[in-house]
Amino acid sequence: MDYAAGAGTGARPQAGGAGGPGPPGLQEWPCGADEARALQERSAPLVRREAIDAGAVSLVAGLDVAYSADDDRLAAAAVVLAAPEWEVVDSATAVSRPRFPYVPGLFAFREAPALLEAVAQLGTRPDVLVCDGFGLAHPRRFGLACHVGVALDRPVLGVGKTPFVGRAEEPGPERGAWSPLVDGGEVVGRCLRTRTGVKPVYVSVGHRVDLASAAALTLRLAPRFRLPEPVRQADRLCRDRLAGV
DNA sequence: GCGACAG
DNA sequence: ATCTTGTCGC
Repeated sequence: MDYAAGAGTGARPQAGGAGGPGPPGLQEWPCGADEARALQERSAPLVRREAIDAGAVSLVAGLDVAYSADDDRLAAAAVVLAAPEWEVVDSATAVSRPRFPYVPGLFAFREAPALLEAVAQLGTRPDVLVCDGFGLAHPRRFGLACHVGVALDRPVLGVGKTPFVGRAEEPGPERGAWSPLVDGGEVVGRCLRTRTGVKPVYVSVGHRVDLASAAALTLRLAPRFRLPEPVRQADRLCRDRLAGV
């Protein structure tokens, strides 16, 4: 589960595991922004779109990260929910320090290591994982959800709260209404209304799902609130973890 | 060149 | 992301 295609092009493999410079399972780790962007460009072709039956999905993990206000700690959470009521059946957290500065477009290098660490600690194997962020709706078509999906080689989708790249027309006011998110002439995601009369969310493919499946599942995961339930639960858990709760 | 820019 | 409580509306 390399991040990059063509390992052996000169980048030096890093030791994974807790305390290591890179996240578990990564063969390469960028030293700077330019190297990180190059890594994303090389990795983008690894993303696969696969149709899944959103109605048949029974275990979904939500992933999110929270940052400490007073020190440089960061907490990642992975929470697994079960259909049809989406009750929490498993969860794990990982606390660490950011291994990369925040740069729009390079978000994954900050959050993915801790998220993968949390996922690795789960005692459950979710059918699909949902990231708080984007997948293909990214300048280089390799956002956080793609990083996580390719690293795990599991179905992952991203749900963002604000648009990052692309443009979408305002969807109809009803829950379920949507419009394509278009960037550079291609559809990179979907603007989806999960609650009638409430600001829409932005869904995109991370890995091993297709856009229609990702949107259908997102709608099913958000029967009552704007954000999918797994993401809400993960958001709450990582925040509590930092607060010492 | 300038502004915008996931969390 | 985080600094930040209550309040208005459905």
